[in-house]
Amino acid sequence: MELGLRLGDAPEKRGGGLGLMLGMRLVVGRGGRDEDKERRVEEEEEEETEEGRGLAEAPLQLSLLPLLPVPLQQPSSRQLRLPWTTETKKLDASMRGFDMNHAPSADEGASSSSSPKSIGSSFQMDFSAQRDGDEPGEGGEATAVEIGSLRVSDEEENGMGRKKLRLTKEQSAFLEESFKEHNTLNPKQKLALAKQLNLRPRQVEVWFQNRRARTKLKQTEVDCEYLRRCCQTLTEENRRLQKEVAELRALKTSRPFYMHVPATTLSMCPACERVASTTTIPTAAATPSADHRPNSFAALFSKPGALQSGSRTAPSAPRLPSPAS
DNA sequence: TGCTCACAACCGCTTACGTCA
DNA sequence: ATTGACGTAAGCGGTTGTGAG
Repeated sequence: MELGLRLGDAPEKRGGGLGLMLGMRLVVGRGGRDEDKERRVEEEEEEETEEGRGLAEAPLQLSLLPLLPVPLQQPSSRQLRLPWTTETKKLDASMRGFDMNHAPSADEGASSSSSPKSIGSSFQMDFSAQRDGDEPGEGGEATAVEIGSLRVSDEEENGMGRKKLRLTKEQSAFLEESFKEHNTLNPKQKLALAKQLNLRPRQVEVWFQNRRARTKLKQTEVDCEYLRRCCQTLTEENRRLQKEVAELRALKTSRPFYMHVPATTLSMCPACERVASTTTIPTAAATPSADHRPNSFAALFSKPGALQSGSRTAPSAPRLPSPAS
């Protein structure tokens, strides 16, 4: 049995005003490893917030690049910014339903649609969960909160059930932008993001983990496709070479004339470093041999744009032995 | 200096749930 | 209305790196 404090999940207004809206709930359970971590982080977060409103009012100064612009599609789009950047941005706010952590309220319309004075804090408002009767001291009866299309009871929230909480498109887009900047987060970034999006740090962490997994999966698919095509091309190449070998063998058995070619007429092919005859050889031997094509394997793997896709800068091309060896 | 332990961060696999055709 | 496929948030166990004793 373990007691722990959780912040952020059932937000309450702290410090008043627009600023930080952190929730607090009591967790009674076995407290898994990750939850331990989360709790520690969140306790740390609480310390930070207690001591002078750390992150919310003094955005982290981390050396991250400015954000790429995202097309604005809805007039109601909210202005978002990464906690560690100064550049604001607007993201699509169309979205199915609403913020899962955000029950629409009268204030919200005002804060999100107008009032340019509070760009930084309006985001906090927008992603703040405003849940009915969820504040401490409001009775404590099992209330339910509207989470997008999903309705989750307090009981479920406290770990009694496993309700899936889908992130809103706004949250996902914001996380996505963050991921573009850095695909891993340090604790401060995690906290800042969590605060910004009004998510638990653990949720941010999980999102990044899953996102990395998705990236990796996609890259694996790309690599697979790349290797498949390489295999295909090599198979064809091999078939051609086998055919040439067969033809040359046939030629050799029928007319082993080149055995009598004077040594002075032989020269080294610079491409494959094999001895080649300068004598005009009729039929098959006269055709440009694959051996004398300038490094066909290298050409294969250096084909411009060959299977180069995805987010990776360069595909992990297999190192093949040189054809000369 | 090497060893052990605790801890944090991450990953891979999996489950559970929401969405959509 | 039902169902199966798919996407994804989250849980869990294992691995690895690091610092303290």
